[in-house]
Amino acid sequence: MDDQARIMQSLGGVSLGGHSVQGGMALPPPHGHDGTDGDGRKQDIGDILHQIMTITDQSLDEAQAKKHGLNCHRMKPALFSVLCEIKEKTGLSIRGAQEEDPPDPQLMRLDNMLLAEGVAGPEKGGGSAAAAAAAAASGAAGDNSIEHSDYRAKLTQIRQIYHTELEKYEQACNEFTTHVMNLLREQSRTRPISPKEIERMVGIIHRKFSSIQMQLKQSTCEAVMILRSRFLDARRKRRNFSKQATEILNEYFYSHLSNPYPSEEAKEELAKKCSITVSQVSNWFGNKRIRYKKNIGKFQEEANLYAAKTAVNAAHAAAAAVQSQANSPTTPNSGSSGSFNLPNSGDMFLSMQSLNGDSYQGAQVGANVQSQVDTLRHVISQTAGYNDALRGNTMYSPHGLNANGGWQDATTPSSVISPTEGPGSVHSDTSN
DNA sequence: TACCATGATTTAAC
DNA sequence: GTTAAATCATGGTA
Repeated sequence: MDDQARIMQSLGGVSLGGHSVQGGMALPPPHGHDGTDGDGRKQDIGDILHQIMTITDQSLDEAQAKKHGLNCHRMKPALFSVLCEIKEKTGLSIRGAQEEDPPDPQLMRLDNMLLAEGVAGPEKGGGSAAAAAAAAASGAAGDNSIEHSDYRAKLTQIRQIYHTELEKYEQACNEFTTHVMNLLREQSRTRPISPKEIERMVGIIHRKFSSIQMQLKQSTCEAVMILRSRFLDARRKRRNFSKQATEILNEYFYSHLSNPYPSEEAKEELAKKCSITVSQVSNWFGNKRIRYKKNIGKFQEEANLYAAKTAVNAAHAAAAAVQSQANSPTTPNSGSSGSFNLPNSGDMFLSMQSLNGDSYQGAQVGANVQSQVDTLRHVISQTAGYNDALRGNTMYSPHGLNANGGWQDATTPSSVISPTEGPGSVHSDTSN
């Protein structure tokens, strides 16, 4: 009622005399008057306004009847126009300034991000590009296929939820807008509501809904960020390799100590044997090389241990070969049964040299290792291949790290396919 | 909880 | 693209 009262007040200054009102509106002469009786016209309008003011105090039937009477009143259109104009010029003009809002930069950022992540916009594999980029950053795109597909699946889920919610919001917005428009149109028959105002109201509703939409976009972005960070964090998750895998890698490393650079084929073979990826093999060798070089002394015992292991394998291989020759003198040596057939690789002799008490890259060999050596010598001396093997030692020069900290034999193959290497053996890198 | 071992990542050089 | 080197981050253990 306050609004109405204000309008009434403002209308107090409106003179309908001379068929003109504030704002230059021309009105027809009121019914029953000849257009010269100004007091009479004022009284007429006052009556109408009074009726409007008191309409809510009456019963519904009375009010309906009154409403109908007012609607049919010949002054109604003119009064309605005046009220609309005044309303336009007062309250709404203040709000008018806010109408032409520039696009919200935050909303634009959110939109761009959702588009980049493949959540918004046309479906293109559920953000596989983003996942692929993340996977590529790990240096093992192919190895992350499980995480990759998991990421995609989760992103697709987010995308679906986002679109469902967006649809709901749009539907709700349209429904509400239509409802309000109908209501306002209906009310515009009794209240001073211009089409412009209805339009404005629709704009307000849309703005309200778009703020809800922004919240949806924001939470979707957050969900994507969380998913992304989890996915990326997962790449850093570390599991120690199995003991067996570490042994296999160490065996290869120490048996190729002069040139511990496995070829692609060797890496693949090692990866298969260790149930790890080729990238992990590369990582492992990279770490091993640098850590070995940094602290040879620390790794000496380990080196000796694996050298001893290798020697035992050699002994077994040699014994098997002798046995085989004894059984079938015409059969050539067909190779050892060891997994990598490492025993005859050149580095074994390097290891043996050190085990024999010679300097091994400056490190000292412990007494326990010496006893191992004695045992091994005994074992090996019982094989026919031992002397040949030792004679073969002349083929090798000292390997390992040079004065510059590089691997001495890093540019040449550390080993060649030995006579004992079988078809399943792993060859060392020949490209370095 | 501190410390060490170790797998993964990053950066720069080649 | 591979590697060395540095660094990060986590797992395992005393």
